[in-house]
This record gives sequence, structure tokens and C-alpha cells, in this order.
Amino acid sequence: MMFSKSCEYAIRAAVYIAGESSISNKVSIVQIAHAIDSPKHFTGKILQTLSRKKIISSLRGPHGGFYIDNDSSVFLIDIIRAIDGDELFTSCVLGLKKCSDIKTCPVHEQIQPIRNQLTIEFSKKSLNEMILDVKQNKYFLK
Amino acid sequence: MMFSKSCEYAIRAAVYIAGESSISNKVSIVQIAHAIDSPKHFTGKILQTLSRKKIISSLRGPHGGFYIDNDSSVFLIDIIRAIDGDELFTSCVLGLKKCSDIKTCPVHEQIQPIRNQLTIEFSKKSLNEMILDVKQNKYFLK
DNA sequence: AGGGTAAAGGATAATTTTGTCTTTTATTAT
DNA sequence: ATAATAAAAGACAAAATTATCCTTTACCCT
Repeated sequence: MMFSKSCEYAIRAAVYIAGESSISNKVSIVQIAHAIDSPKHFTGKILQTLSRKKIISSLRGPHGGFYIDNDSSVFLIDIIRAIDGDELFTSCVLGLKKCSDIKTCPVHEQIQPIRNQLTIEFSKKSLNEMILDVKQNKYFLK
Repeated sequence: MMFSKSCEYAIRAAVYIAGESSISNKVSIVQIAHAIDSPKHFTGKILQTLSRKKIISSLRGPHGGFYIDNDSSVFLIDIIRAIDGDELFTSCVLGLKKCSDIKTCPVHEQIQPIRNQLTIEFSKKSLNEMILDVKQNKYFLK
């Protein structure tokens, strides 16, 4: 698995929220969990984290829920970093603490360009960009 | 984390075994665990798996231990597949079972070329190739 | 044959991740 | 103010991963 289960849910939820919500039309945990087929309460926890990290917004009470300000540009890498941290992009794939460009693990030179590419792709990919394709049913979330 | 902890140990152990052993000079779990700084018994289990899958060889008893026939060409991808399976290379990064080239998840087209590249690199990289650099102290394992 | 050695295998434990349930807090509408 | 709503928060449970220990089996040497 490239991402943790939490991160998978986080990305799918964020895409859904970005597509379906606005500040005047928030979505609830129940709606989200149903839309992306994820465990309700567990998803709640994850969204809580995304909210604390200012990637999504939330409001309690009636007509409350989760939403994303449509002018905020959130990128995939922000979500990944918020949930899984950035060890996927930085820490040695063989778990060696001292692995660096000077003294390398056996897979360092093969991995490095690939994870740079990963970083670039995830940094380019914005939620806004993904919304349209989801709505046109080209992408799906469950 | 790109690999599980088990897989990290497996790769490091395999590289060590490939470099230090021959059919006439096997290495013990104790030596391996020391060389790659891993938990002894846990490493034993992992090597057991690699052995069952014919990636390394083992023999019990005095002067027993683990070894790799030096004419056997083992590639990194074999070890990864043996321990973590191949979901890193094939299954949807967002956990969607129905994700395919026809109907895709939101990151499918960005991920697909990258994991192809991953597959290629890991398929090319053989243990034999890595041994020299480890011995010349360019690579290290703990 | 018998004793020592080292992996194989099974049982158990600790930790982390994933998932559930309940209570509390903030917000809205009446 | 009060009741209803929905996220936040905390406690708890299940499952998976990681790690340890002990017994068994295979092998070698004398």
C-alpha cells in the first residue's frame, strides 16, 4: 500500500467535499461516509484532522458539516502530508536512518528520481482540478 | 512507508546474505540480525518465508544457516512480491476495488506511469548487482 | 548412536492501525 | 431560553503488524 487506509479515506473524502460542498451547502459525515463507502466515525476522526490542519473547514450544529472554500486551492500532497506525513517522500525506503545522498542504501539511486516524480505529481494535482471529472462520472470515489 | 517493516528487513537481509554467504559458508540468523540491526526472531520468520518461496536457501544444523546460490539471479521485485505482495504495483492507491484503466480513481493517470517505472526499476535491480557496492562500503545496511 | 547446533514452527505478547460507541460542545432555529 | 442538530472529543474494541520466546526438527560431527 502506498498510503495508509486513513489517507485513502482522507483523499476520497476531500475530493467529495470539494465537489459537493460550498460554504452555504455543507456536507455531513453521514453523507461523506456514504458517498465514499467508509466507516462513519473513523472518517469523522480523519476529517477532524484535516480540519485542524486547515485543509477543510467545518461547522457544528444544524446545517453544519464539512466544506471547502472554493477559492482555497488544496493539493493532493497537502492531504497526504497531513495524514501520513512526508516519510513516503523523504525517509529511506529500507528504513535506514543514515541513508542520504552521500552514503546510500542499495535502492537509493533508483528510488530517488521516482519519489521526486511522485512529489511533483501530487504537488500539481489540485482538488479543484479533480472535481469536474468526478461530476462527469469519469472518476469515482467508492 | 513504501514497504512494510518486514519487507525492509527482508531486502536488507537478502542483500547481506547475497554478499556474505555461499553454499560452503552460510550465515546464521544472529549474524544477519546483527549486520542489518533487526530483531532476531522476527527476522527469522521473514527469512523462513523467503526460504519457502525459494528466494534464499537454508540448511539446519551445525554449519547451517542461510545462503544464496551465487548463480541464482534474484531481483528486488521478487523479494517485495514475496513479502508485501504486489498491491504496491497493481491495486488502486485510493483503495477502490473497481478502479481500472477504463474507470479510474482521481489519481490513476498520475500514478500509473510512476508505478510502471517502479516495477521496471525493481525488476532490473538484482542482488548480484548490489553486492559489490555494499562490499566497497558505498552502500550500507544498518 | 549421541550430543551439539541452527533453522522451522508454534504460541504468545506488544504495538499500531483501524473501527465503533458515547458524551460533550458549538451552532441554529423556534 | 430551549430543543434539535452535527461536529469534536474521548473511551473502548477489533484487527493487523511487529516482536519475543520456547519447542521441535533436521543436520553435522565425533
